Amino acid sequence: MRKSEKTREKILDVALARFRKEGFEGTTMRDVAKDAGVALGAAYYYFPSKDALVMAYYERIQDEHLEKARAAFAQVKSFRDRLRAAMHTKLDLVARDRKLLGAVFRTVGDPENPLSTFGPATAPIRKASIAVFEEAVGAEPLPPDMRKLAPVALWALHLGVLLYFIHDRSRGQVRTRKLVDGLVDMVGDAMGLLALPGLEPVRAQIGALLALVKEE
Amino acid sequence: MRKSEKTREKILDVALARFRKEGFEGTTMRDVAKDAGVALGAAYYYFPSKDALVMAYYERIQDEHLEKARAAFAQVKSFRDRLRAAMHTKLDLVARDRKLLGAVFRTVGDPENPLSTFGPATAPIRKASIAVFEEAVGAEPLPPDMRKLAPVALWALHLGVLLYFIHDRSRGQVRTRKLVDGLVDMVGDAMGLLALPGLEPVRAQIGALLALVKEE
DNA sequence: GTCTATAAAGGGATAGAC
DNA sequence: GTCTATCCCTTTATAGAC
Repeated sequence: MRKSEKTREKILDVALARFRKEGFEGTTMRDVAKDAGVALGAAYYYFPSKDALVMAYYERIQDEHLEKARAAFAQVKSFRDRLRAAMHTKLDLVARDRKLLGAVFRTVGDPENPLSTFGPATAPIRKASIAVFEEAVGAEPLPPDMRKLAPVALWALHLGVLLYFIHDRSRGQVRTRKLVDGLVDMVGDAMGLLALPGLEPVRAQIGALLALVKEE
Repeated sequence: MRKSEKTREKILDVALARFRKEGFEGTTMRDVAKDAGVALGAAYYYFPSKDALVMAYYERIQDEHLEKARAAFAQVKSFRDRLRAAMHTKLDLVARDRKLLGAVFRTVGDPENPLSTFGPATAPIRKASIAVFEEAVGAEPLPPDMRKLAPVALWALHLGVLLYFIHDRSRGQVRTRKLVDGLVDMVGDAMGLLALPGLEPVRAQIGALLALVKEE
């Protein structure tokens, strides 16, 4: 590992520690620089903005998620179980990061921001994030168009879960865990229902909708 | 109208004009004060923070939405048409405010922030916002528990639509309009399907889920 | 109660020296 | 790559005018 890489890691590590303890707003770049033992300018050399630190966090989480989810997928057989595992492993990963995670959503509504959650600059992270749900869908028998769209829909659902999670004040965020289990069953039921004969028009309708969302 | 109220309105008006043109980040409180012809302190006298200006905007929009939606509801008969009207009147209202609207979402992930979109301080606005969908549901025949929960679910859906709208770069945001029409049909279809006999367990499942979300 | 004028604390971001 | 100095902004505060 090159020295510059080490410095970068150090800055990110102390930043995340601060974010977890004091929250995003409660942490200053000056704090981060001081904790890392570098000058303010050095911190900005590695991370062009405070938001960039949050994105680096989310990138890191994403890599770990794909790994953990794959391990969990290997233990189960059904789509329902894989979806459940995908959601729960993610929650396990961010369990102690609720304050931090909130910062990821600060840019959802700002397309101008280069680091917007839905913007072009974050496309790679988003792609990796969606990949987990692609693997969860796996070889599930689905109409061909749904096969490409279902992962995006499930990823969007997972964003909603994270938002709920951030606001969930129940002990250990058990409510979010319950929500996940309920949602997984609902998705399973819905897929079963939609597979019923005679529902081609409804399926087509949903396919068109998802395609519209995905185009973007 | 008292003079103080006039000053407040003036400040809000010029602030919104700036936000629309330069975006939230691109506008400074100094700009706002100068445009309004008041001292910086006066701007803070009426609006304790820059965020407060955004919330005042959303409050204003909400009042207008209830009004416009009601007028539209009077023209139609079915639930589908009312839901469609609720969504489209909202989009009409914010049509030129995409930059501004994004700022409303800046706080979705921050429960600490007093002006968080889901926080206690914004409960009145949220309530008014949900009320529109209560009226859209109206006297629609529904299981009693669904009657209370459907409006919240539809309101959440509407937030998703707004998010899509903010990022929609199509001319006149026609894609969002299409999305709304598709969603309305999907919701209608789903409600029809769920009314089918033999689906009590599914209905109970969904009811439990929505209740979980609403508790919060 | 409504506002002006001014200052200053504190923080994000940047320029330019080394 | 790293640092210092600096800019500009939000927000708070204060003293006083009307």
